[in-house]
Amino acid sequence: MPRRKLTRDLILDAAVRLADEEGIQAVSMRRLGQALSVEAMSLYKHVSGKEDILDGISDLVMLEVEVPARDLPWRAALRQSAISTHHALLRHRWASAVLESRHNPGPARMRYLDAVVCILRDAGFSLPDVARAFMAVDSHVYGFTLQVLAWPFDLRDAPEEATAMADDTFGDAFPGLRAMANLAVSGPGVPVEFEFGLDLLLDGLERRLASAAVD
Amino acid sequence: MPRRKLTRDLILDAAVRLADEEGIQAVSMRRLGQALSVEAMSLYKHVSGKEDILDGISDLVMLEVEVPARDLPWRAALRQSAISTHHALLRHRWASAVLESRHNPGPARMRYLDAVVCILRDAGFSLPDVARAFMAVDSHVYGFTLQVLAWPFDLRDAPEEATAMADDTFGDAFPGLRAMANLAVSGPGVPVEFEFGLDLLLDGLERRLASAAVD
DNA sequence: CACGATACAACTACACCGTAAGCCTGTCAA
DNA sequence: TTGACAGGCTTACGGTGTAGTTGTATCGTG
Repeated sequence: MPRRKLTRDLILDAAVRLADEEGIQAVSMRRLGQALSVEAMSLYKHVSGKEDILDGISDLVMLEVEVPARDLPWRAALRQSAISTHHALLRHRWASAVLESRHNPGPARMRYLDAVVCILRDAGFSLPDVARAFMAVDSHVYGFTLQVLAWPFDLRDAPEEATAMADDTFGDAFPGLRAMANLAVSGPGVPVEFEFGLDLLLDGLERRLASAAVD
Repeated sequence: MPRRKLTRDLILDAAVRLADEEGIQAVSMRRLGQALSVEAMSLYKHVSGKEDILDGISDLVMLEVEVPARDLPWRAALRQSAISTHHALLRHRWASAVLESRHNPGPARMRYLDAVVCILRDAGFSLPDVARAFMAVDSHVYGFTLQVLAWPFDLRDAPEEATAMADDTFGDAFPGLRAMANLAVSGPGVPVEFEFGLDLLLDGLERRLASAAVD
């Protein structure tokens, strides 16, 4: 019987799988140990505690996002990496909430942040503008993803739920919301593309860069 | 000795105060009962459970944001209400995380959403564009606020912490981040204004509305 | 004023959580 | 063979949310 079974990586992988399948609230030390056929306390030999596990799985998710390519034009690089982050966060529905609760970024996130900063500096943005641009784009990534994940139903394939909501929840008291819900029903889904707000931001940044270059 | 002490409103007020003062993790049924000089289980006569309390206090926070004024131009109304939401979320540092974990919006949030939708429709946006615009702006509000709150130190008055971070945490491995941290030290604070990204979005929406009106 | 109805706080108990401390055992080098 | 030790196991403590039950203060009515 092999004794060397448990490693930190095995634990983190199991935690990610468990969170993906049953939600982040299912990731408890006992439940995790059970998934690894091990007692909860055994995990502590490889991991300093639950916080450590949360740090670890957040960073695993950040490892999935493509670091913006430095040879692309800044706009394309930023756009691609923002979309990549969005998709990674959608793949792991628990990740945005966990990431925002970590007060110190892990190595994968740092690598990503550093790459973005370098790209924007190379593009000609002033340092203060780099900070502003980064915050604006990243706010969109996290804010948009969180909102989409908070929706009570999947808008892609639940027109009947939207109908019910339009009629029941919104009475005549909320005409605007009712109209929106009906739109969701009529069309092929509410057109809330991630890229819409992203391109609004990138347009604005491009314009700002152009006008600053003139000075 | 008066018997009628507890009401739902009293409980929610106490919960908000407790969360403001000691953080959202301090809001447990026992701790909350203690704050109200009552046993934990007594709360269940006025509240259906902890989820109900979280719903309640989220909505109390949303009640603090100014509903966008319908007589203002759409841009000013949207800008004002976004800033108002940002400030409400900063006043209650726990609120953004709790709000994003609620799957069904409360009445105060509904009133707010409805007002935004009406304003955008009246301004001439198509229904799909109303959805897009709203998502973009709200994503910025929540995303930005969450990011600011997740920072490990208060950027307004902690240059020495930024220095330490610039030297220690970021070695030579992260030149971009190091530059950013040094910027934070040199200046009067990192210039990450909430309004920067917001105005980028509003500019883009204004332009889109203008070009659509031409058609 | 008296008394039954009712409302509501308190209590007990249960199943979970994270983790500190100590034990026990399989593995491997000497 | 023996000893050290890495690493999984057990127990225990103090916390969590809450279901179910019990006791009691207050109020409406006769």
